[in-house]
Amino acid sequence: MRANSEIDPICGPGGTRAREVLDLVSDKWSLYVVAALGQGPLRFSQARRVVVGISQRMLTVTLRRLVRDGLISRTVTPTVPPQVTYALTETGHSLRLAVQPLIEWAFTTADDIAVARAAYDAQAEGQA
Amino acid sequence: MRANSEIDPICGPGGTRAREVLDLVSDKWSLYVVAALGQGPLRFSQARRVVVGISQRMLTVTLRRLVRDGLISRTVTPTVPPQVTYALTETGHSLRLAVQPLIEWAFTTADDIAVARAAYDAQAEGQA
DNA sequence: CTGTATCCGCTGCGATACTG
DNA sequence: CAGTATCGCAGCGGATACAG
Repeated sequence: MRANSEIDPICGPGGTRAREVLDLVSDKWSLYVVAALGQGPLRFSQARRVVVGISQRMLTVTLRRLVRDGLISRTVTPTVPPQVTYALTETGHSLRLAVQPLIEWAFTTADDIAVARAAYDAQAEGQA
Repeated sequence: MRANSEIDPICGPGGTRAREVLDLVSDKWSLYVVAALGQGPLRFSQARRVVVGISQRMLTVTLRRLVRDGLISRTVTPTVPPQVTYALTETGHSLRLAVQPLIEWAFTTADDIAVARAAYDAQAEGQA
């Protein structure tokens, strides 16, 4: 049963923080960076190549945010030239695991969604 | 633009479409709407109450996009006043299942992340 | 190599008002 | 009740230039 006063479990009491965390996922690049690091530690320039399409700025911003949230670690090797390595923390790894089903879903469902979109657009076109 | 087919599983060959699908998830509200509908069909005004904080405009936009992608169905009952009911399709339900681990992760990890953030900010403050 | 800083266009989104 | 239309601002994010 669902009363009018019932609230979304995601947004419910105690769920505010969870919501903030989910907002982290809603960042377009966060998931990609985490997925990229899931294969092993990466240096800045490597990550830039692996996460295709990301700008330097967004990589910096995304990495810092993930470090701040304790999802990835940042290790500086004081050599010349300097070398910075990013790696998933344990928490970050748990995120990767939690996200894995979603990734797979995206792959297996991509076709269906493309079809649905085409059908919808075609119909919309017809009655426009 | 993206001629580079790299190691990244998300962006790899054939992954372009999956990426578009994942972008769907990166919409802040989509997940919440799907989660809300996961408990059963909702009418427009109900959804608006359940998904706390969403504006009418964003609810409309989000719903339509989800309908377009075949994740939810839109059923109009021609009564007065008119009545529109939204429900998860089978595909939409599969998304909900795929997202479930992520939701749970968000809940269980929210505290850790809050702590990590506080620590990071405190340290940043110190060396500012 | 690994960033930081600035400018700035584009769009996401809320607020508001109106329709069927 | 269930939307659509329009305006306006804030912030994302790309391009570029500079620094350690």
